[in-house]
Amino acid sequence: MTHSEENYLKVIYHLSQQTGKGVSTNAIAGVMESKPSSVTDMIQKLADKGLANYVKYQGVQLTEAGTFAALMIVRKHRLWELFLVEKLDFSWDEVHDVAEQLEHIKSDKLINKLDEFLGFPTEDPHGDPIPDVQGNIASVEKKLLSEINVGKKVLCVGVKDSSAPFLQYLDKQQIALGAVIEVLGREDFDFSVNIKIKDRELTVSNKIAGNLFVKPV
Amino acid sequence: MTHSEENYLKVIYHLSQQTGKGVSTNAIAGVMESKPSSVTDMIQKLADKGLANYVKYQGVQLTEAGTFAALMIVRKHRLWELFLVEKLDFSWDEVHDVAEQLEHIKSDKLINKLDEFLGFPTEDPHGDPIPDVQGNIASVEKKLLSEINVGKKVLCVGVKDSSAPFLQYLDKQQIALGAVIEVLGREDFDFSVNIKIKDRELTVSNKIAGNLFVKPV
DNA sequence: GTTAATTTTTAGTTTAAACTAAAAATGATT
DNA sequence: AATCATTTTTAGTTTAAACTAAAAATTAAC
Repeated sequence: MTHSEENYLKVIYHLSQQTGKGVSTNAIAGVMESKPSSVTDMIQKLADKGLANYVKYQGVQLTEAGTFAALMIVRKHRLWELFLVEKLDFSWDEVHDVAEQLEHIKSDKLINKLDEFLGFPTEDPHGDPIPDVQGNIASVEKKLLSEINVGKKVLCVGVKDSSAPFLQYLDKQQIALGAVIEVLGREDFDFSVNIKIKDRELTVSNKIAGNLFVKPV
Repeated sequence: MTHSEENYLKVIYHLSQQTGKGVSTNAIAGVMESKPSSVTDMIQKLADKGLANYVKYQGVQLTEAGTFAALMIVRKHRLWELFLVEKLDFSWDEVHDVAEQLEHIKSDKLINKLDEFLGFPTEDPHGDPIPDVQGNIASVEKKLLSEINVGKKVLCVGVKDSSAPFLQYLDKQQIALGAVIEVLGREDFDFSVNIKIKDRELTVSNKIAGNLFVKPV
């Protein structure tokens, strides 16, 4: 399995956690900051390998084998993040890029020994559950954008208020499902939130942030 | 810098440690188990990047920048090997493949924190010196094949006896500079050594082994 | 229920890193 | 010094993963 295949599996896994149904080509391209045509190529390849079910124009879903593979990557990512924070004294905002690299190291022995070294933890530094060696994982609650700590990067996964005016607002601000939002800051005065989305910075009110479901990336 | 470029730098560094002069295309291809034409491609690329000096038909030498880059890869490799043995309870023969992957993780902070976590060690589990953050490294003594422990893999780097009969023997057995030799076993009776070289197994006498300089891979 | 907009796919191109096969340069032998 | 063997390079091919541009299918709008 290549690094690229693993990255796709992970992204499809995360996106399908929320939507439930098949994941769209565009959503994947959005998260991976790549082009839809590249995504089509790869999901066809994953389908050929039996890791995903794919019907043209109807998105992808991971097979059991694909889901397990994705869970093992999530497991590695989160164990490495915890290692970096607990043992090497990294701060929580520094771990992601390094863990993105470490998650691709291929060695069952390594990851299981690391798991043991860390005392078989169940949560990573961001509070996300760590899958065990069999792929069992505690279910995660989605959170509201208003509850996310400054500095964190999250995935936009749903809305609490699904009224037209709210959805139109999101549309206008180009805040879409599957978009990555980085929380840059929060005003003490009115709890409005300063965010970065697709390299644009903008401020949303506490009311907006309180109606947007997000999930750690 | 790509994984492949890093692998080439490391191999050229190790080979040039002994030969002193420019490293031959064939020697590199031998160690990397690839083809000379592939090597030519890559060393031209390294030369273009200012990491190596290369004159057609006369081998490569690393520049100062190339040597430093190579030392940083060796540093990472050896620190990870020590981590695996000391902290994760790996045995010495299990660490190499995993360290080969870990050495390519890009993060200065990571490797320096790991160095600190391990207590700024000066030697890896095989007794090889670990370069410090500035690229300083203690010089290594080359060893005789007769002194190498069973199971170890070494690089053929020189001869003690350079007489014609000995060199002819090495030639006939296809034992060349830059070849990788795995020590499979040693007879208690006459201390002859069973080795594996390029997927061939053969036995060499203690006298032969006592005249062949090798270096840990 | 057509037309328009969006999404997705297809077809063909690019880059990195390997390869094979053939040509060129070097070094060794007589 | 000329030939032969070896080493090295060149030229062209392959594969994976991205891309662009254009075509096709789906979804939305009127």
